[in-house]
Amino acid sequence: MSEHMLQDALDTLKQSGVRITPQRHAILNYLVTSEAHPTADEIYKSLASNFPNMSVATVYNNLRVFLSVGLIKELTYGDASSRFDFITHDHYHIICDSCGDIVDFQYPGLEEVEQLAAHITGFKVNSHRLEVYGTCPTCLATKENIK
Amino acid sequence: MSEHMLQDALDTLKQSGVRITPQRHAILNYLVTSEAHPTADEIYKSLASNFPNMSVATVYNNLRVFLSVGLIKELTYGDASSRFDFITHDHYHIICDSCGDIVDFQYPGLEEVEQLAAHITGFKVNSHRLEVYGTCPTCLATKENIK
DNA sequence: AAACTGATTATAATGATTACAAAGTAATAA
DNA sequence: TTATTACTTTGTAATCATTATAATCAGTTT
Repeated sequence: MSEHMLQDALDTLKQSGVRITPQRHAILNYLVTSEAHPTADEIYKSLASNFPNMSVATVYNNLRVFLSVGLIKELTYGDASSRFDFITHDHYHIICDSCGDIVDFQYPGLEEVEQLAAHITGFKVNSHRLEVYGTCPTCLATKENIK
Repeated sequence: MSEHMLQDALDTLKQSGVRITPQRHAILNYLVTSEAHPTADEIYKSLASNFPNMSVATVYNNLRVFLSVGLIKELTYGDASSRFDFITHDHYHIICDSCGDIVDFQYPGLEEVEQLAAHITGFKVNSHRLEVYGTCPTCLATKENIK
């Protein structure tokens, strides 16, 4: 399952004329198999055992490559560092205000909003970003226990 | 009009037990009257003539105060610095990929999405964030001229 | 094999944001 | 009014993510 996704991603890279290095393979693989939404540093640290000589710059460079090819998405928040998400199906994120956990959920695309925005503002719309914030079940439970 | 909004904001601060200093007054006023969505540094520079001794830290400190009281919103993107937006009515932003310009537009709240997300994930939902990306009319015109 | 292009590495630089300590200012109590 | 207290601002140093740069390396093409 995830092997197929990885293979697809590698094919996309090849078609875009991007050389597939061991580092790129490893970073992509990490993004595909990771359930979480890792930061550049998390990726760097996780691969350190297999690639002791890999530089942080390599991680950033390649994340930018993957971004430009459209394989991954960058998630930004005010405080922390950017997180990166391998793009599979169209899905959105819900983020816990309390512990920062990010969970995926599906929702039919919001073309309606895009169209309205285009109409009102005169922009040519490319994409949109939607995130929901709240408290995750775990934190909810903890809070109740404290009370 | 904007004076009324400023007054409301000052009242809210008072009710929250936050002292109203000249610096806070000025920063709030700048946020209310500004059509744009300024960065902390822009606010700092714009007020430098009236407050030659004001520290950047003061701007950041007070933006955090305003955030916690719920008077303003923080907008974050991958590359640049955070931008801050005085909260008036519920509105969303459309951002130009090419020049970074941010334009407001109204849209009925997406409670539907929030409810669905809550149902699927078990989160207690607080809020959401929606942004649309595209190319603004000005940049569109420029591109066509270049072609 | 030589030359070329692109990738990685190591490290320095940048830039936004935060932390911290000292000094200032308003509010409150004695 | 004076003393005390709590909150603010200021200035500067520190932090941390990200980017730039130059040197080295690897794969590909001629």
